Amino acid sequence: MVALSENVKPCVVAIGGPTATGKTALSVALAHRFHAEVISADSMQIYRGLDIGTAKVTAEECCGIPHHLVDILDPASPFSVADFVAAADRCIRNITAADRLPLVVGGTGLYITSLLNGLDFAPEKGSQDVRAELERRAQTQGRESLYQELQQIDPEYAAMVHPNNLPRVIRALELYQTTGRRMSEQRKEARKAEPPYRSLCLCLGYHDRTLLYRRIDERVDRMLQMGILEEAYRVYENRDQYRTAAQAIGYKEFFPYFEGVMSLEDCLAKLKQASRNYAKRQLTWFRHQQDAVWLYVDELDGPSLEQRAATQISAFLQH
RNA sequence: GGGAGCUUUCCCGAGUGGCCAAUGGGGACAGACUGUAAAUCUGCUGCGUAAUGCUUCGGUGGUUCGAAUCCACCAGCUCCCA
Repeated sequence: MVALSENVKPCVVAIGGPTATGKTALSVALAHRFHAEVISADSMQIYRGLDIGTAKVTAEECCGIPHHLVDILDPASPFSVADFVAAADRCIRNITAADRLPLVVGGTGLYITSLLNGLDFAPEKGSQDVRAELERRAQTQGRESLYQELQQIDPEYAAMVHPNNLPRVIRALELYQTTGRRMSEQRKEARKAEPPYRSLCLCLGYHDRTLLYRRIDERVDRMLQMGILEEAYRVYENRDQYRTAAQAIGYKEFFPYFEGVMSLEDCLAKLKQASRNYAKRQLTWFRHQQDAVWLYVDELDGPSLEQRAATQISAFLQH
């Protein structure tokens, strides 16, 4: 019975890993090989007009491979994990129905994990008003007071959130106020869901981290040559509307330059630093992704990266 | 040639006789993460399993019960006068 339902599940291949490991190039090559379509799992590439800073696939790089969930939103529109899981699930069903392989590619670990585990998010949308009110309270009464309230209503979740992590505290309170449900309950219920897909998760990494960091630095230099400044300035001008985009690495680092309080050189250094720190965080995330198969970019002897990935995917599809 | 100042742990930078392995920040490393996630947050950082333990604050020597902190000389850097 289990086997039967397993057969019905769509197959999904995901490619994760930190920035600048070559996920894009690899995914296009693999897509050709396996008749796949790419679903982007990237919280920033979803927005139109953020191209250079997000290292978005260019038309040439695509080579005709369809890329879903890229350029589908105006930078002023909000977007969330829940939106992503819903949208990506739709893509997966369509692609599977068309007898092609869905290839989920991106660096947003939360998106990939949530999708592959089939997390059930609360059906209610977040409430902007409630959140704003909670933020105001944090300002006036201090974040401790919010945390104390969380301890009252949901001690279990409060125990796993650090009092300083205000956004998490606020979200938990918001959930309770808008739905009456506790975050600890929500987590348990969401996790109960059986994975909706048969999935293989490949993660790209480097044995030698300094190599990764060097690649990141070089890529930032390239972005500058490609004109990231203009893009960043557009984000800067619209930073009040572009709430998510304004916090993307690659834009906010230039704000001090636009304000005339920091040199371009210093901002560039900050940007490189932020990118490296981000890569580190991604590494931490994907390292704890269950069942991930790691492929090392700097493993030079033996079969090529693409070949190694292809071998994994073939084996996965055989079953 | 003469004078003044500086030299601290990976970096910046506090520390001016014991409470100093040495505030703080950055980096590095490790970690968390269920609706803004490229966000947000946490831990850790001389050696040692540990100890009233060992080795550190440019170098060498001294003063002192005790020095990163005081003195002398040496080296390097900065500045001022020639």
